[in-house]
Amino acid sequence: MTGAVEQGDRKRRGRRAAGQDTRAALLTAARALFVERGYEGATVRAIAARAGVDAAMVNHWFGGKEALFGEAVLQLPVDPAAVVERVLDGPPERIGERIVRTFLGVWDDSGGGAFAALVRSVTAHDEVARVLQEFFLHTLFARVLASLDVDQADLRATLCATQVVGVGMVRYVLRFEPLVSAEVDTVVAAVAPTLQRYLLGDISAEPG
Amino acid sequence: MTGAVEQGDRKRRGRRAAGQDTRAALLTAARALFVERGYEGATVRAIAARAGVDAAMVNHWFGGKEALFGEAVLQLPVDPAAVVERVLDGPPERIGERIVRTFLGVWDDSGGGAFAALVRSVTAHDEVARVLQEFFLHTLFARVLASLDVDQADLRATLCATQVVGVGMVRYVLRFEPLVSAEVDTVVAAVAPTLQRYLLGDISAEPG
DNA sequence: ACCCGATCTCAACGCGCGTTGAAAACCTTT
DNA sequence: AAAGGTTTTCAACGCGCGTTGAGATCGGGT
Repeated sequence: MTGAVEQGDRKRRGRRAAGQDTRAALLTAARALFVERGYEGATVRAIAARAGVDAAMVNHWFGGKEALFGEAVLQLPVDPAAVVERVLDGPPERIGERIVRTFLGVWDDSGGGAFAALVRSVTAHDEVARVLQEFFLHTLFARVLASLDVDQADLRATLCATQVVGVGMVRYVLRFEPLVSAEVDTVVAAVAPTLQRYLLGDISAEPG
Repeated sequence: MTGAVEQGDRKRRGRRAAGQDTRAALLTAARALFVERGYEGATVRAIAARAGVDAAMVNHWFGGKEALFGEAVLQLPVDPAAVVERVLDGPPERIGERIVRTFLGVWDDSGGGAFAALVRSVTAHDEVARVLQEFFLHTLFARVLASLDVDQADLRATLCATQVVGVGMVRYVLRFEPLVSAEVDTVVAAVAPTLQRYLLGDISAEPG
């Protein structure tokens, strides 16, 4: 019975017990580490360690780090349909406020780390900027603007992007006070009118 | 004469001719590469190659990459005094316009590469964010706001930062159209009123 | 004119990265 | 129960990184 005792915690070689979805575990670990450290900072070894498997599994299941990144990043932490619905649900004259509240609601939760990592990924990896543009402009603001029926929709969308992205940069990445500690209501009061004007107001040279 | 011909282009060992300021050459090369590729992308070998010297010179003159970075980055590519003067030179009711024009004037020149690299450096190196905050808020906007005499100056400064940084992100890093190709006047017309309000207008909850 | 220190190249070190191939352990099929 | 394919760990490779020490070369002080 006792015979030669198995070294219990020593990782045995070969196939593990069934029911362990290594692929999914790697994807989860990769998303978390990409968010924490960005593309270059999230090493294959660290991802595999967090997933509790060997680094070679990344190549076995995805073919390489690049491909794993491709699969992991494209699953954004927000549900586009829900966001659009939340933004459009209410009177048009307060849509700016709802955008700011939704934006802060999504990113404040992670303490800003998620947004910072997204920015890090954008600068390290050109493809991410394309994906973001697709999502931000075409998926989100295109629908919002379609329901508002204004001219220069594309320009208005990018202007909204400047203000929203800017708030994210200063609040989550640069961490300039007092905006980091500012209440949501304070930010809303200041920024919402800007979005309101970009979406529905006059954005051309003001007459006299 | 012909004897043993010296291999002319082969780098000779030992001390070079006098008058070659290796330290300054390294600093210049480092600034250029940090701007082009960010902190992690600017390798010691590449910096030394651009300066035309060996990589070991970085350690000899600065003690390491980190210290070289510290000296190189603190010399920003803009002259604070000139910027402040240019922004303040004119009527207060058009200060928003002057800020946007100055900002685009500084960064449009490099085709956006310099701004993108700055962002890359910020996300790769926490210290840069601190330096930027010092420069942006305390050196620039503190003086601007001091001359305007308004309440909540710190909050107003960070709000301006959100809009200005946001324009830079969308125009230079994310490259969302149509803002990338937009004329300066178009951007000014849309964004200047926002800065005008952040600096001099009402940023609290609007009365009903 | 000599020497000593400052300056510079070269070769190599150790590290961590992404990746690869072989061998071990497990599961499924027959 | 034997066979065969799938999953997994392990060991090692090649690369580029920042850094180091030895030695060659030049310049300035005496």
